[in-house]
Amino acid sequence: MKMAPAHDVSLLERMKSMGLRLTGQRRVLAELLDGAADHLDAEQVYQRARVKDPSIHRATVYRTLNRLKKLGLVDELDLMHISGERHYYEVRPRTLHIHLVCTACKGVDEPSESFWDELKRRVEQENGFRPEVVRIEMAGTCAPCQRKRSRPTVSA
Amino acid sequence: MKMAPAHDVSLLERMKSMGLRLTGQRRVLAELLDGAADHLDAEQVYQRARVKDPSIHRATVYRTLNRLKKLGLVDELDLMHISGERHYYEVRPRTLHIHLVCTACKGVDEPSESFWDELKRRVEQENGFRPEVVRIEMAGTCAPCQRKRSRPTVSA
DNA sequence: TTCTATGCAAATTCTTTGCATATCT
DNA sequence: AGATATGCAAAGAATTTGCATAGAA
Repeated sequence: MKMAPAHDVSLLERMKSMGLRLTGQRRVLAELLDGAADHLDAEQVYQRARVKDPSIHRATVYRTLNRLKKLGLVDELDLMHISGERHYYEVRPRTLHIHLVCTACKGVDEPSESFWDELKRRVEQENGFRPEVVRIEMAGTCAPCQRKRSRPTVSA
Repeated sequence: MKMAPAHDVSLLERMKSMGLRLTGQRRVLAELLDGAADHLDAEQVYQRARVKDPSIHRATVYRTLNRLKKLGLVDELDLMHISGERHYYEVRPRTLHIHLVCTACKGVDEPSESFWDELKRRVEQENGFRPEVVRIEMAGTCAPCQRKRSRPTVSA
């Protein structure tokens, strides 16, 4: 359930190289997003940021996330609205990755995936579409939950 | 840019068979969603429904969409927030389909895709995850926009 | 210094909810 | 009849914006 580091270059570095002004708040947010072990929604980002910088404001979080989103440094996900109605943010991964959202336990797994090249090539050939970002979300049942279900239910 | 009919059975039929009460409003909404040539957000659904039944209320649209969503008859999409911040609805397709969202023209295409079986099998084998719904969204540049870009720009 | 980001608070936008009435089965 | 859906209006969330000030380049 962990996430691979999205990049060898830190988000902060990437922000810098894109000419973004590196304020204290942005440093906090960048570090936080880069190191997040799971997907965070705006409110969670705000709450975590507040620990490091109590003066940070929600509006700043929203403005920064939007900025990073527009620059393509961060993606906004809905995870198929299976684990809730919220929107989650993650540092844009260097390559395709797949989200496996379990409808039972709401867990999100991210297996490594080697399909990327072929999928991309095919879409390019067959549809003339040149993909830059790919998101695959699959909802279903993860292995542990499958086992739980097949076992006779212990009623509470 | 058209969408293939999602099912041989109409959405209305499916609602009926799931024991949903078929009110006038729901008939309007079902027909509308089933026949939509593109992805609609809640407000668009409401506006179109209003043409057929001026008395229909926004709250009913939201309640119905939520109902259908929970029953798995309809999916809520964000299309990677590339064509806007809104949430779009579509009748759940019988099989995998891919959304190709062009970052230039904001158009959404849906090519047919034969990858489904293999992708599903691999995720099942390699991750023990049993997929029930798959969503693939690719952002990039569609063929016409690629041509436009490679052509010398005519400045306005 | 100059330009941009931030905090704050108010304003928007989107969505949900309580309740009385209407409607479906 | 009995259960559920609807309209309406008001409440709630989530997100954005104007403005004066603080801070980065």
